[in-house]
Amino acid sequence: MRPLIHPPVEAITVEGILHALSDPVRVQILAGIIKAECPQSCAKFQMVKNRELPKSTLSQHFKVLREAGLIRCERKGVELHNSTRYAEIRERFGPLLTAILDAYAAEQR
Amino acid sequence: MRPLIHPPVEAITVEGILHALSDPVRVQILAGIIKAECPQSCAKFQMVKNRELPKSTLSQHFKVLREAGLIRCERKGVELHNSTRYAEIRERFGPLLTAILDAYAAEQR
DNA sequence: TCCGTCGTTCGGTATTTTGGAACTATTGAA
DNA sequence: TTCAATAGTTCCAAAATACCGAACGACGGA
Repeated sequence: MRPLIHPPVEAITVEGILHALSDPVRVQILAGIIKAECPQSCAKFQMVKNRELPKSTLSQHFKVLREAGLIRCERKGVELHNSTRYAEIRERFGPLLTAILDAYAAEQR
Repeated sequence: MRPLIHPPVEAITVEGILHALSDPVRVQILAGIIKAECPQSCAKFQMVKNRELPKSTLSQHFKVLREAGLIRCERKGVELHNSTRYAEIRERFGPLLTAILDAYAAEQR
């Protein structure tokens, strides 16, 4: 199993972020990770929008989020611990991520 | 030729906006339309990033922007006049669009 | 009416996404 | 030390999406 790829902050792109967050499943995953106060396993998000996601699809979604620089993943025993890179992204891109998440949240209602 | 589709503001989605703007060509087109003080024809954007875009591709990009609710297109004689829906979107989604465009602009440097 | 221009649509190819099945890494228990 | 269970990844084929050349449609001007 090849090691997980995390881009350095300087390599994170707006294009990558927008692409990653143009999928509602990934938005929901990211929002869940941000809301939680401790790192979350992937399996926590198998059920999204009343639908069971196949494991391979879920794994792909995490890969996209990871390679866009939105989350950080560390092996902890048998599972992965996913945490947000919110702070780094805010430092580099200002209010971008906040605006996106707020807009999605506002849309829900 | 079927009529051009413009979603009503209420039908505009964050997902659609992010998808449309996750392509740098479309971002450049939108930025150009916003910057100009009068409506722009599609042909104005045939040259993007030192590259000649095929007409059919350009047309697709405009369609995506239009159906995401980001621009409005009106026939004016033989050409289309494209203008931004910035104001409507800000009304509905707050700083989202501004944050995206700013982030792209900041990334350029 | 004919021509030139601007843009759309069609259809084939290329790229991306999806998801089932097989696989890997790690833990805990026998 | 082996075995089974769990969490994720990888492989690969099928479905969906993007790309772009060529044909087409709509309009204005000569």
